[in-house]
Amino acid sequence: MGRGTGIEGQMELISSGAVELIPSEEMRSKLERSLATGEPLVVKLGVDPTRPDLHIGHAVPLNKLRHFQELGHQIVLIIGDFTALIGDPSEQDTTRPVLTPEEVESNARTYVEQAGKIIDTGRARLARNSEWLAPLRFEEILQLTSRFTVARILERDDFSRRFSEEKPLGLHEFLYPVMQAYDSVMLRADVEIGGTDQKFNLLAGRNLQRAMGQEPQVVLTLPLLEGTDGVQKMSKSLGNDVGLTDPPGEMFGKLMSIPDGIMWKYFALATKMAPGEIGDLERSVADGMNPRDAKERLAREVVTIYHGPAEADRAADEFRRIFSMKEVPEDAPVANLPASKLSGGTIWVVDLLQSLGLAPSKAEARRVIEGGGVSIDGEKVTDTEVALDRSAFEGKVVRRGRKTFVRVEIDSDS
RNA sequence: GGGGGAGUGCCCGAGUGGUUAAAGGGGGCGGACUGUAAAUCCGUUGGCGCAGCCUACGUAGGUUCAAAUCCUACCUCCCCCA
Repeated sequence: MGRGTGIEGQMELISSGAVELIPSEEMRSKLERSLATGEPLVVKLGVDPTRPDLHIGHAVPLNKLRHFQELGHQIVLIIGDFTALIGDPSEQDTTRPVLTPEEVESNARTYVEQAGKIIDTGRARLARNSEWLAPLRFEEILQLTSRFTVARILERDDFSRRFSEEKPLGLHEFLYPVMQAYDSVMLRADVEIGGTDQKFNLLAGRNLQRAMGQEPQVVLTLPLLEGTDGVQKMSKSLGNDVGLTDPPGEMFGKLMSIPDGIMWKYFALATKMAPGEIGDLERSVADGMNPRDAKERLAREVVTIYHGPAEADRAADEFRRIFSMKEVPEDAPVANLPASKLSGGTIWVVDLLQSLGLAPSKAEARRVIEGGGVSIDGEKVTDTEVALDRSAFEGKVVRRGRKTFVRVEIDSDS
């Protein structure tokens, strides 16, 4: 690809997977101008460095950023370090600890590192919004805020909802859209990308730019990716996420477990495949191809992004062996059992499961055994009372349920 | 500032003195079936080496042989009035 791509081609790639492009005519005219002058567009994505655990949902806007990069435009990743130090209003969770600058720093590094697997961070511009937000004087803040009206701010869905529900709504929270908008002004952004939940903030950027005499940015919103349950928004706390740093096997497995119906959304938002290619695959499935095979392709594509093709192949093979042929996995994660847990060279099964982290409590361990969910090297454990000799499990694979297994090593120290 | 209502297990929600670790549903977990999909069915769902004991119905006290259920104070949320 590159700068040679025509306007229509650019528009097609840019709008693929997007929910809204506001307004698309402006997108087109900006592209035309860029093509004529050779001046790349400035495309902005703001990221929130408040959490270290990134998942493939966070990667969705990065993929869109990559499209712009492929088209030769200047992409900018804004690390919202200033914002993070204060807290984000769209996160309505209960009190959460205020992050220290060190934590924000470390999260930001993680983010950029992970982002590097999707975009070319070498060619991207990285900036922190504390650069221009921290030095603002109160007087300047007043000037900025005077560009917004309360009525307008209250248009934001979650604000108006919280207001009408009489939930607390801090005055400072009104300033987040302002800050984000100011980022766009400082960058003279042509385009800003974000999830549909960011629409208001993105539009605030347009308004502030216009108020300050700049050409307003185009706003591009992307769908929020549901988690592996296919229903709720992906999030670590709901346990339905596919983490960017998940080991290949786990990542592969999680992707194979998503409902068929949501597979195409994953293809569009979480892989680097071209829209046309995805369409072909979807037609094949409609014509009778086993959806399972399409999903395997999905899992491979995603694992390849984060771990490379060799690991993706390995994960696919392992997956087939374990789940299709029901063999004992080869590369099960190792769990250490402290030797002190053994008495007379044996250990109670229930205790073993708990010690290996396969059950949070002894009661749970019993239940799972009674339910027929535990096996050692493929042999089902049925008795909850047996004391096992170390030879019965040392170096072997203990499995709990279909998806969880560990290889036992006995840890001699202590 | 005044008046009224509500806080139950991961979530929703029954329960108004004992037989309640607490109905029912959702979700989770385990099993069957399968493609680690969907749908369906079955089991299970506080902890403890567990025929027993401990913890639990907003928080802290109190009444009682006995409390999620009654009383007091406090906290939080909701509704009406100012």
